[in-house]
Amino acid sequence: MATMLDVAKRAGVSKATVSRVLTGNGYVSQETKDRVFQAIEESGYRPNLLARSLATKSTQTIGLVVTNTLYHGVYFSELLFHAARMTEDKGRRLILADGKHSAEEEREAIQYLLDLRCDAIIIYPRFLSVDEMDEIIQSHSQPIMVINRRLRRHSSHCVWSDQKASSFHAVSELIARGHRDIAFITGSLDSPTGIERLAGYKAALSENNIAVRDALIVEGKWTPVTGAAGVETLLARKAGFTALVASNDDMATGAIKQLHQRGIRVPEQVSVLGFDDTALAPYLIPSLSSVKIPVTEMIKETISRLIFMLDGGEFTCQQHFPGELIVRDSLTRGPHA
Amino acid sequence: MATMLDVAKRAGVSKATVSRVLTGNGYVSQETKDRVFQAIEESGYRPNLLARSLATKSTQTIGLVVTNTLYHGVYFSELLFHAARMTEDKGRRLILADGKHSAEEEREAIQYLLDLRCDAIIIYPRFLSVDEMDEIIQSHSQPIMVINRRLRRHSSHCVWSDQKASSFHAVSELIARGHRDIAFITGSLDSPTGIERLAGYKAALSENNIAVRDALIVEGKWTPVTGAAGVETLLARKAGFTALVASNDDMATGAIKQLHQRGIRVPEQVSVLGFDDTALAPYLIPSLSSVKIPVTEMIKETISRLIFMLDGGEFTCQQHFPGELIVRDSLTRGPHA
DNA sequence: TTGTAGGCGTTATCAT
DNA sequence: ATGATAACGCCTACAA
Repeated sequence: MATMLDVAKRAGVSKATVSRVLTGNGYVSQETKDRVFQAIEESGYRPNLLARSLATKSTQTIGLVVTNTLYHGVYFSELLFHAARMTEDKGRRLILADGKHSAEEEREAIQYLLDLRCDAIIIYPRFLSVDEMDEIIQSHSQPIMVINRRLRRHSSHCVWSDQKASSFHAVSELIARGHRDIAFITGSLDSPTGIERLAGYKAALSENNIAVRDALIVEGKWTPVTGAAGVETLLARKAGFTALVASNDDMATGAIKQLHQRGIRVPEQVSVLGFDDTALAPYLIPSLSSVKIPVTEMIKETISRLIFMLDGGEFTCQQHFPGELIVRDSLTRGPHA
Repeated sequence: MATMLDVAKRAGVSKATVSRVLTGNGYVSQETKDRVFQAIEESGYRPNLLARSLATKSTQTIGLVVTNTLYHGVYFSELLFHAARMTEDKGRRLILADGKHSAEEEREAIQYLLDLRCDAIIIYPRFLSVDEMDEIIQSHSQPIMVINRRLRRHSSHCVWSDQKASSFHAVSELIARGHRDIAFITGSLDSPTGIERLAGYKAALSENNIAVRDALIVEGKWTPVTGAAGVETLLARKAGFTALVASNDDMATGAIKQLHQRGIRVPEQVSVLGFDDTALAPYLIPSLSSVKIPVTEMIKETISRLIFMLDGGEFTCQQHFPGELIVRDSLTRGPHA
């Protein structure tokens, strides 16, 4: 590939001059400018970003590591688009590395982006503990932000949605509509999100003096199949319920299908509520009600903070975003209404 | 950050020696090796990949640019996971850049990865023309592969799934089951995939001496809403149909919902077929039949070829993968069976 | 087995 | 307005 030296020779100037016209630093006559541009054109020269970054000690790059488990959801497209767009609006580039399916792989991805000397890092984790991430932030000079987790120590370096509060709010709504026997199909309980949504459910029941019954809780794995299986388990336990909350829309979808299969009508006999508001789910019959997480706002806040820090700013306040309860046909009044 | 020189000083050796123990090239006594490792440990040294790549003229990196429009689909998770995994198995790293929502942005993303000196590039395009990509491959020394397009000139530098053939096959199956009046909701017709699926539909009708009726074709935009709207349009035209093909599962989902809304039963009155086999769609009632594109095989073949080329190999043969027709409850026999 | 020195392609600080 | 030249952090002959 043509280098800056090639261009310089062809234009009959020194490397320094070429560098000047490229970076815009320093004076250079219009005439030589033209010659340089022509030489660039002719030689097909392209700057070597590695060399440039090495010299300037800055890559103008933000690294993003996202757990592979997120790509299934609706959120990823939005997240990545806005992240890339905002980063570029600020004159930088977004680089993405896959967090794959384990803590070790998430760790490696972060380390790689760090070794690549990204100016800043965003982590959308699945397996890494908050303590480890606090540790990572502590031990690196680059600005690092975490999405979807609430950090203990670096509370201004994370943006999260309060899953427990959202779940609490949604279940409270069911109770307000007269439901007392509310079943819950959890997500994987090794996932903080899964744990929090369950906690919100329990809290809402307690708050309303309704006993938490283990027979009404069944563990799923986020997939439609496990949602359907969850319904089977609940029915086998013969613990009657008039409402069913699934920890995400995929499981809610599987659950609805299985209810139909068993001749149980939604929402006439059972109201159903999911999480995440996936595009497809509302097209089920009946349209699924859901709690939507505001990813767009979250990622925008994240990038803003990062850019601010890169410019030398300091954040002290923390920020989180509430989930939005979207009520559709799948919710009706319960027997105690 | 600690540099190699810091480590060298601390260990009481030269930079060269540190480099030797890090790269594994050249002999180093066990004793100094230990000292170096200890110095690395103590200083928290991390190699600067920019400097290393600049010196070795190789980044050990494969760049992937994916159109943002793909993230909605089921395919992305699979694609990225296998791409990252295979790349790492071969001792390299995958870097992803967003192609966003236009040809210009796809172009920029590619150029960026090239400027970053990725050893090879994979393009999963949406807006770039095949001619332009042929051009790009032509004018760069790095191996470049294109997924999901059939290139004209560099036919061995692409891996595609024959959308037209898959569509042809699927529609033929409907005809074989006795359907004659088959409606089609297209995807965006500025998308090659959308165009080809429509072409396959028309070809299958012609092949079976069934007239192509414009009244049975309506254009959608890939979303559930447009699928539902498509059904409305078809019903308004009063062109009766016993089968409906939608160019993807999202539209099929919307279509089924709308059919139900209008009191038309699926599959008793209308058989429905989609494309892409999304995880959620089969959980609709009735379970949606679909044509599944074998992305995993496609990306694996792509990476294989790239690695092979990086090792100096040359490919001459082209390769494509057939879509797989998955028949579920939404398909029944038609009136002419 | 280890050290010296030159080079990778830039930027940036001096002079001129 | 332009040209040397020294970094940037690493690798790699070539010497010793």
